[in-house]
Amino acid sequence: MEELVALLREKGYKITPQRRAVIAALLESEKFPTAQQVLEIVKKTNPDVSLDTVYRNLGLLIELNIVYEINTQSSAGNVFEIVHIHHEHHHHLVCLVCGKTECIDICPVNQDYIAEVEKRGFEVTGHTFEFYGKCQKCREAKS
Amino acid sequence: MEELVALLREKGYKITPQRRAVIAALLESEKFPTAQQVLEIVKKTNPDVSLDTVYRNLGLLIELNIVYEINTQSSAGNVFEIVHIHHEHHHHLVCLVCGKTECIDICPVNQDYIAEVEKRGFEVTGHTFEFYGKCQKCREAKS
DNA sequence: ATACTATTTACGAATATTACTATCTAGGAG
DNA sequence: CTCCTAGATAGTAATATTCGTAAATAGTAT
Repeated sequence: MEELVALLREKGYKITPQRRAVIAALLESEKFPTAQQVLEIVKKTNPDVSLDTVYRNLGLLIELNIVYEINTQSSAGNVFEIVHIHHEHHHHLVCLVCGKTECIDICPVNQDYIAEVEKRGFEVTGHTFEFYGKCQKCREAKS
Repeated sequence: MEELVALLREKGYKITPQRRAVIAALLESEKFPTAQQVLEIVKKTNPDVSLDTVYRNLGLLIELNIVYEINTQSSAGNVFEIVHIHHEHHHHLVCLVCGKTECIDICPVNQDYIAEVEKRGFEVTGHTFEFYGKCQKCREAKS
């Protein structure tokens, strides 16, 4: 936590209680939370925080590659994962039936890809990669 | 066009004028359109079509891997690309400044990935992959 | 500790996207 | 051609997400 705060401060961003609370919520959440769920956790300690603030802070953290947004293709909304400094960069399997997301410890992006893209004058700052389908549990539960 | 209609019919989906119009709009659009833009094109021939219908049809086409939804991370909304049968499956570079999307003729998903994922009991039906960053034009236009 | 300024916030309003439901229609059966 | 039914549509209402703005505040300089 303090590592992240230091990083933000270093980049010139202000450390507000709301911002700390959003980060804390992401750190303490067991499942990947939606923006709404982040807000609920945040409200336990900071009852007046608005959803807007949650989204704004998530957006900032995403820009800084501190948070990864997982597009769930579900109406319940996207979920967010904080990138722990001691974790490998990775991606996810999203079940379109139950909405659960599992991690997979692989990333397809290597230097060849980056080189290919930058050869075209494009500056890469991030990427998304997700598999969609049906998880084991939902496959077994076929009617 | 008729190929796609035949495919849909084969799978048991009904061919409505609205559905044809959505497909036609995607085929005739030069840029990747947003849902709103698809609706505008559709309305030229079918003025009473609702946005809801556009989204529903796009959703169906996405499920069938006939259309690819590009998450633009922009408030203007996502854009949609119809997968021409004679095109390689590919992905995109999305400029976060101007919102333009360029195609790149590479896809990182190979049999090894699929095998790794299915080993875990997950059935893959699709995937997304996008690079985000800044396009050449926007890099040159730095202030 | 006080004043200053750029960020940040809360709130309300604007879009994007999805869901619900009564009605309608494409495609098949007779 | 007419009837029938599952799937599709239009319209409205519900969420998810973003934006605009005036007021509040973190961090810096005094």
